[in-house]
Amino acid sequence: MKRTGLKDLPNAVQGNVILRFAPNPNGPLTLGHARGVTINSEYAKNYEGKVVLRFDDTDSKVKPPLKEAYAWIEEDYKWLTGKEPDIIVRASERMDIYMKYAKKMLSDDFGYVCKCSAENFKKLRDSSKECPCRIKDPKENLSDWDEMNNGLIGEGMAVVRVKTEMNLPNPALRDWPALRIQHTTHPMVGDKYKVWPLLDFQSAIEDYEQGVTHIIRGKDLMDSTRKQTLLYEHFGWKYPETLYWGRVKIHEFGSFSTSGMRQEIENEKYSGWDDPRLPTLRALRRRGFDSDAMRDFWIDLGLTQKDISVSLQTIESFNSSKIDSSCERRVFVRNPQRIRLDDNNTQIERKLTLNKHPLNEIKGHREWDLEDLEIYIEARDLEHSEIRLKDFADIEIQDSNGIIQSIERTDKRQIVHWLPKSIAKKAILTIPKDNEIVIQEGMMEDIQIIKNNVVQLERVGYAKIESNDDDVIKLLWLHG
RNA sequence: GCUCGUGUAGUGUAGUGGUCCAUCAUGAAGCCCUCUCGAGGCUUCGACCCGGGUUCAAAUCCCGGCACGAGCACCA
Repeated sequence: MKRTGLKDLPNAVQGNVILRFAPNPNGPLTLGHARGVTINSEYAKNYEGKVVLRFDDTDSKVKPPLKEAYAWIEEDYKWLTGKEPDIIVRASERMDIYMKYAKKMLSDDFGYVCKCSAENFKKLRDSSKECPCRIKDPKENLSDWDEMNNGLIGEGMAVVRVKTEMNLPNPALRDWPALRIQHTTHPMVGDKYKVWPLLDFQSAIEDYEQGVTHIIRGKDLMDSTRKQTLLYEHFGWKYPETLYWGRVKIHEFGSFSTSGMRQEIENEKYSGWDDPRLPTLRALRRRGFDSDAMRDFWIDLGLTQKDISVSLQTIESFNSSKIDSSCERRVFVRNPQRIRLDDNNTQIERKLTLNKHPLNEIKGHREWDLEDLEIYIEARDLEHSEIRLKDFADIEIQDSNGIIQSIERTDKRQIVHWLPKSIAKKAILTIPKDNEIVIQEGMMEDIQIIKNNVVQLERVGYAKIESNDDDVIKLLWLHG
């Protein structure tokens, strides 16, 4: 029996589930983040629980937060889930809480201020030896703590460590660092703090404060779980249920990073965060991807620890099935070739009425005027000498003339899309392809061209109407 | 090197000892229908990493190997 949707969460009580999604606000959300947003919000929905959107902005040096990114992320979250997060917290605004627990850690003697250099400590740690700072009493540690906070100790000169065991089998867990000194200015709170918590500490404390019941995170954070569990034991807290997902790679986008994109945008390699070549949610939204389709895709992948590599095609397939019934049809002729129709003494209608959608899922029609018998056809369709103009007539091509053979369909010849010159308007289709932009010029039927609508260009694919000015329609490629 | 994790068709995914000569989606090939290369319908292709063991019975449990990935940052 095929299960639909996500697996059950372990030890979850209906109505009492709290999850969290914790991005670094150094850029807008990407396709990768979409998995986290979708999985967490979907579980929250299933269990009538809550999602905490938490900004992990405790590093202003290596991954400096971007002031605008907070709002972008909230916007992206809302687009994808259709609702606001239940709770929003910014780590940088909750520093006093983390400081309080850090101090408690020192006064209760399960943490200490370590002044060893990183290299030195690593050496000791790798040979399971305690560092000399470890034996200091709480009083001395608290006075060192004050010096750290007063700025008397420079960056890199001291950290606060959590006491674990130096003979733990996994070296990564031995007396791990919880807070360090950063004198850089934080974009949101300025120079208020000299000491900042590291992710493992901040996240652990905040999960406790928010009453998080289930953590779903990348499996690269498995050691974080173990470190944080040791911290929780010191505090006497129970660690949340934790689930993991593996790494996801989308073929078409290769590997990318938010900071890398930020750099490329500054270098003007990309036009902005919504450049259609980028894997950001705003770029995909701009192109016309449907948020429900995107959620369906991630839910279908589910929650597994396998590292996977999927094709954009799969997402596109989910998207097509979501949007097809609501996309009106329009004709876009690429490399247009002008053909003059010869009525060949047959009686032809000079007005055509076409459905907006072949199955009439969208009511309404398009009226085509064929008065002057001049039409456009794609160059490549001229390779056949006998073709059928879709919804109109069988013709035979002779030079640049199209001789009408029959109004009724008489055989299985190729059906092509075409366009009366009288209703044709110049159009430009922008296609993101292999990290480049390809421009395809053509003629499009100038009927009800509404900005921001996604239409299906018959025999071409789906595209978003980005603008419709006096002389040209601008289209942005979605997918085939 | 140490620690941890994962291995089911091309790509994803279901399956937790028999109901599995293994599910569904996507993909590819082909057919039908529709006056789109779209939608719908149908057919075909195609997988349990390897080797042992436990058991009447293993994709499912155990052990070993192999492969891949991650962590071992005063990043998140």
